[in-house]
Order: sequence, then C-alpha cells, then structure tokens
Amino acid sequence: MKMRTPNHRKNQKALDAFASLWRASESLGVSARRSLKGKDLTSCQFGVLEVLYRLGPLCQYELGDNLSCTGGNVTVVVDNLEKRGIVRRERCCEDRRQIYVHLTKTGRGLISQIFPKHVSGIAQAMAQLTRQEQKILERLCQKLNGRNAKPKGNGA
Amino acid sequence: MKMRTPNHRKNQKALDAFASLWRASESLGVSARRSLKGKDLTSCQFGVLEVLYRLGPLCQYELGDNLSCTGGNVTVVVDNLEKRGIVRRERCCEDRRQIYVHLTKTGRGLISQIFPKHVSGIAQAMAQLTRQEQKILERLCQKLNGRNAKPKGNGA
DNA sequence: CTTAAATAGTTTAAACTTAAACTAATATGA
DNA sequence: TCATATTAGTTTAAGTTTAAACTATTTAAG
Repeated sequence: MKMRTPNHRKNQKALDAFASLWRASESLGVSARRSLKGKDLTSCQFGVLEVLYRLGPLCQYELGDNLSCTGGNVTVVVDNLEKRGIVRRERCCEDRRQIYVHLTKTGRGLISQIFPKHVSGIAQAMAQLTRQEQKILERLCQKLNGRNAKPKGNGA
Repeated sequence: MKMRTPNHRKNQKALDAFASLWRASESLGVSARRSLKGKDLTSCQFGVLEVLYRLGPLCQYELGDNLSCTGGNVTVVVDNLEKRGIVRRERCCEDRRQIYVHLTKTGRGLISQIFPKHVSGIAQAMAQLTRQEQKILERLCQKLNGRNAKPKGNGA
C-alpha cells in the first residue's frame, strides 16, 4: 500500500524545490529589510520610495504595476507617505486623471540614506553563492518567470 | 565620472539575482493560489489548513513557527476559520496555556479537495525546469537559506 | 454632439500583519 | 513558600492588501 507513483515523486520534488525557493526569497527579504531598522518606514512604504528613487516620478497605476499591487493599495500607501511629507502628488495637465507621485526633498534624503544599506544587505546575503552560482540561479528563476513558457494543458 | 567600481558591479549582479528570485517566488505563489479559486479561502487561511493537514493538530505557537508569523496573527486567522467551523480549538490538559488547533470534518473535507490542486499547480509551474535544473535550484536556495553558511564577517 | 466604454484614482468592507501591552499559566530559584 | 521570569495566547492600534463599488476624466462610436 502507500505506493508512490512516479508522478507522486515528481510532484514531491517540485514541492521541495518550491519550498526552498520560497524560504530563500523570504530570507533575502529579511536581509533587505534590515536597512529599515529605526527609520520608521514599513517595507511597502520603502518599496514606493525605492521605485521612485530608481525610476523618477510615476503616476499611481505605474507604481502599482511596479509593486504588483492594486490601485486602492497605492492610494493608501501614498496617502501615508504624503501625510509625512515624504512624497508629493501632482496632477497631470495633459491627462487630468493621472496623478504623478514625486519624492520630496525629505523623501529623497531618506531613501538615499537607506538605499545603499538595502543593496549591501542583499549583496551580503547573496554572497553565500559564488558569482557563477548567482548567474545560474538567476537563469533558472528567469525560466520560471515565464520567459520560456510554452503553455501546456489548460492550467485549470 | 560615474565610474563603476567592481563593488558596484558585484552588488548589481546580486540585486539582479535577487529580483529574479523574488519574481520566481511570487510567480510560483500565484500558481499555487489558483487552487483556492472559488473556495472562499484566503491564502493564509489555506496556509493554516495545509499545515494542519500535513502535520496534524498543532498548538498556536507551532502554527506561527510553521507560517512565519506572529502569535497575534495566528489568533485572528484561527478565529476566522473557527467561526466557519473549519477548525476547532482544544485547550491542552497538561499545559493549560497551550491551545491545540484541529481540523474539523468540514475542514478536512475542504483541504483534501484543495491540496491536490495546490500540488499540481506548483508542479506544473515548476515543470518549466527539468528535474536536474530543479535539483540545482533547490541546492542553491538551500545554500542561501544558511545550510552551508560558514559564517564570514559579522553579519551585522 | 452624444452616448457608451475605458481608464485613473478613491472609498469601503473584510481580512491580514506587526509590535506592544496585556492576562493567565507555568517554571525557576532564593 | 514566594517573588520573579518565561511562555502561550489575546487584544489593540496602525498599516497593508484585496475586490468591488464608486467618481471623474478621456476616448471611441454613432
């Protein structure tokens, strides 16, 4: 009894790989969030600042795209940052539906303090792999991210 | 100007690898959550059921450990599942501080419907990698998770 | 032009999440 | 014993997250 078919085994292997992947992602996330220690910023607030810092002013749906979250979510997080004078909303002239979110001087100061620590936190955690291993990891993850996806079956 | 030191490049590579890892983890998570379609279960509620299904009754701090969340969080999620008759609390006799959480019959029925879809969703997404690639991915992630960590530097 | 559809953002309700303060039960140690 | 510390769980406050319903603006179709 309790016979394991090849399919069971295959699924188990996939589950194991997923569990490791998940834990690794969480673990790196923890390293990245260390940079927020004592800065009174939540990690999604940091996410907004980081995207604005790298990409410049964005309107809210672009922020949502970059952060993979809903519009309602962006509204709330930007509200909270705006109350503290860290970002600023500016309605677009050409399309008055859009609202661009800018870093204020305060916000820019804050994120430029934190960002280098954020980067080095990730780099330090990632340094458990060699450069070569990092490359392999990146390539495998890119494959999982759909770059090579030939749809098979119906997925339902 | 704008000279990139080797350290800049190294950090950038690490960031790139992290970004891919993060997206892959998110992407697999989406595949896993497809099993919840139409079941009126949030993914953390599913998390509780899945752990109880695999490991049997657990007390709440053990649930929190398994789900990497705080005790207050467990209280709320178990509350919501209990209201719907999906789990049941049972105070422990030997140590009356502990409360064991059990699946009810309803809960067991629900999770045993969902679990196979959950597994096959992950397996299907993971099938973009060969078995060999999955093994490599798992090994690299385990390294990131500290299994091979020979401590270097102070980590602070 | 005028209606209909699409888009950008807000609001609401329900749930999740954390940290911190709290209660109750247990363990430790003078 | 009795005071102290630890542990398990709850509660609270603040913030995040989603889906759905909503407003305002723009675009497309007739």
